[in-house]
Formats: sequence, structure tokens, C-alpha cells
Amino acid sequence: MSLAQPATWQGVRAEVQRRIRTHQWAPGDPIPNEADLAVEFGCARATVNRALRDLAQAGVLERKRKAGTRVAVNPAGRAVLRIPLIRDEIAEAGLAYGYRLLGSRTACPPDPVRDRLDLAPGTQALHLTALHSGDGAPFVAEDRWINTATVPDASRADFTVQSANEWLVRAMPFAEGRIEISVVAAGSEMAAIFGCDPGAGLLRVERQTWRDGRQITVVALTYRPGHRLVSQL
Amino acid sequence: MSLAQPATWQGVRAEVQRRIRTHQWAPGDPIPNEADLAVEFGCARATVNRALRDLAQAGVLERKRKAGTRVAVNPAGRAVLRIPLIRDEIAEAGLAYGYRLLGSRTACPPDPVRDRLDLAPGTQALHLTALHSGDGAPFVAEDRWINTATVPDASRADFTVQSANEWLVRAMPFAEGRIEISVVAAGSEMAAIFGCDPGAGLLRVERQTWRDGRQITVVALTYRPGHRLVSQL
DNA sequence: CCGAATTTGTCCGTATGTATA
DNA sequence: TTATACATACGGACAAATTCG
Repeated sequence: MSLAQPATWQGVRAEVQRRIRTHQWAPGDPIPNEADLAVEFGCARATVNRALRDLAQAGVLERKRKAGTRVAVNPAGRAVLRIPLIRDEIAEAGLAYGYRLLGSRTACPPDPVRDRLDLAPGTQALHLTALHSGDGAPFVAEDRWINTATVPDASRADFTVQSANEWLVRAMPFAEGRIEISVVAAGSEMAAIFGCDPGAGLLRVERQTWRDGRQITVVALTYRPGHRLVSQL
Repeated sequence: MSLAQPATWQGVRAEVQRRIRTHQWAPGDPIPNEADLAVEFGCARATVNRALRDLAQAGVLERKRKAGTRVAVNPAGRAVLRIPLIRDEIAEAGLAYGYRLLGSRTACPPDPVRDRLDLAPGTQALHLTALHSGDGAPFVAEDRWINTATVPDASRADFTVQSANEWLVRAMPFAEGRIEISVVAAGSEMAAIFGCDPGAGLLRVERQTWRDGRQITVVALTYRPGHRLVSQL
């Protein structure tokens, strides 16, 4: 019964996956422990560990100390959405990138934004609006608030030449974030920018980023009509 | 200057990340090889390897044999979008799940679908339409095509009691996939289902899944107005 | 075009730590 | 409390890939 081949961790992973696919090990079932599998496969326990750890990270297995390893009940998929710089996103679409700063001022953000920037009432923040274009045509509109308490340098940066998008990834790398994708009806402003009917549905991506628990920025990106986000499972 | 602390791979990872954050190691720069770092940190090379591999998978580092390890030029973020069962998605919203099959028939799919199912012209496929509801109100409409050549059992399954969504994850686990997110204007049908104006923008998620290069299914999910997809960076 | 050197990738066997049933 | 199973560490070794002379 033993193929006895997989001396590599990828081989072990493939064999384990095969047993799950064929329901030899059914969802919810416990599988043998690392030591036993190492004996069966004729490899070191560390090799089995590497394979099982990989499958656990992929969501195929669930592991707990002492409880052992079991096949995940729902092969809960996760899709990975790439978040490139807007410049790269437009370049990947085969278009020439263009950028224009529309507005820059410090002001008191509206309550929902103030909450997400973790600011005290009455505190001001930096508000930027900008337009990113592809081959000269509007591609995505940016509406951003920056917490100047967390990123004081932002007050002195010149966002007419470099977009806040690019400035921030250099100034504050390794930020954590949260993304919300929704549909918004075009107001008169967006309708004018994108040349669509007011009320038309536009794809909106809102990102909130922070680092070490300190809020950095909140940005809403409104894409031109017909834009699609693509993700690999 | 050596903190000499990190005896664990997480410690090594933290220290490396700190050096990148502080631009001690700048984007594009090569960093010392594993052996040297192991000496500096006073740990085994395997421990350094574990840390650097983790950072590489996170997109922070780029590694190539012989060429060495360098700091990634663009901290290209990736967001992870959870893809739960629709049942779970609705349950997580705190709503009671409901399901109703609207239509089930075999037919020749339209060309775009036929392409993505990798079917020869004139070949038939299984076409399902269904409605998933939360607390009795329509939540998401499903329009699915199943390649019966790849999944012959689908012809005999009863999708009035179990949604194709749930049936497929059990029948064909570990499928690969591709997801596209876009906005679609509500037609008269969707407007009637969701009680919105015709032409209103609705969030649409299209998934294509396959396994071992064989196309399984193509599904378009149209969500009720106001729905938001949330993702962690 | 072809070796040689370098660097990462992975394996082994063992040992210890740690969460938990 | 104790035994179990996973998590991770070490050092040594070889393989594989790629750069470079």
C-alpha cells in the first residue's frame, strides 16, 4: 500500500492531499501523528512537519497541540488579492500612467473617517483628493485622509509630484490594513470625471491602514466604470 | 550593536523587519547570507532560513539561489479575501440562512461561459439559478454553469435541498480558482428580486474553478444592494 | 560554452519546549 | 498531574540553481 516514495516535503504534502481528495481521510477526521507518518513515509519527522504545516497554512488541515491534526471541515477557500501601487495597476493594464493632485488641505474629517483614524473630536487631518489616469483618461479617483499625528512628515511632503500612495509605502512600510469593496452610485462629480450617468454604479475600494496600532490613513478609491478586480484562489 | 537576542525564528524575523523599517537595509539592497546572519544572531542557519523564508512568502524579501536575498523593491501588498460557503457568509452576518433553487436545466452555455468551461461548441452543461436569503430577504443570487463532463455526478445530484455551492466543495475539494469582482447594473429580474431600481449598481463576484486543468464550474454571484466585501491585508 | 564557486533549499536525527486533553 | 502531539532549535550534510570567470 505504501508508495514509499515521498522523501521530500512536497512529496509528503502531495500524498497527504491525495488521501484527503480520495476521502481516505475524510473532512473532520484526525490523521496519524507526525512520528507515525514519518515512519510510514520513511523520512524525518521534520519533513512531515514541514508538509503538514504548509497544508495547515493553506487551510486544508487544522492542527492543535496534543489534539493532533485533522482534516479541515470546510475547505474554506481564501483568495489572494494583489494590491499593487496604482501606478503599477495602470501600467499592468497597458496604459500610460498619469497623476494629478486635485485638492490638498487640512481639515476636520467627518465622523466615520475620524473614527477610523482614531482621532479626538476637533482634531484636524490632511485631506487629499487626486486623480490617476491611464492613457490620459481618468482611471481611478482617490479621496484620502492622513493622520498627521502618526505621519508628521506628510505635512511637508509635496503630493503634486508624487502620489500619497507611493509616498506612504516608502514612508510607512509594513503597514497592516483592512479593505472593503463596495458599490457606490456616481454623484455629479464622479459622473463628470468618468463621463458616466449620475447614479451609475461604480466600484469602490476603501482601505484603512495602520502600524503598531497607530492609524495611518484612510483612502477611498473609486474606479472608472467597467473596472474589474481579479484575484487568484 | 548586536542585540544577540533572537534565538527563535520569530525573533530573527522581527530583527530583520526592524532593519528594513529603519532603512538600515533599504529596498533593493542585498542582505547578508544565511550563514553570516546565523553567526551574527548566534543561532543555527535553519533558524535564519525559517525567518527569511517567511518574510519572502510575505513579499518582504526576494530570494534567489546564488544571487542571495534582497529587500523587495515594492512592498507589494496582498490582501486575503476569505471565501466562505454562502451559508456561512450569511450566518456570519447574523442572519438565518435560506436557500431556494430557481431553475435547473441542461443547455448550451453562451460563448463566454463555454470558453471558460473549456467545452466544445454545441456541448451542453448544467445550468442552475438559485437564491440565497438572509432572514427571508434575498441576499445573493446565484447563476451557475457546471461542466458535467468533469463532474458527471452533478447530473444526479438534487440541488433543491443542497446548494451547488456546498455540494461542489465536498465533491470536488481543492479546486483552484479565479475570481473577478465587478459592478453590474440591475436588470428587471434582479431589480424585482432585490427590490431596487433597474439600473442600480450591484456587486457581482464571478468565480471560475478547475482542478488538474479540468474546468469544473463558472458561477456569477450578484449581491443585494449595499453588500460589502471585507478583506484583511 | 563550460566549469567553479556561491547561496539558498531541503533533509536528517536528535533534543527540548509547550499547550492541552 | 501527566502523557501526548505539535512547535521549534541545533548542527551537519548534500542537492539544486544560478552567477561568474
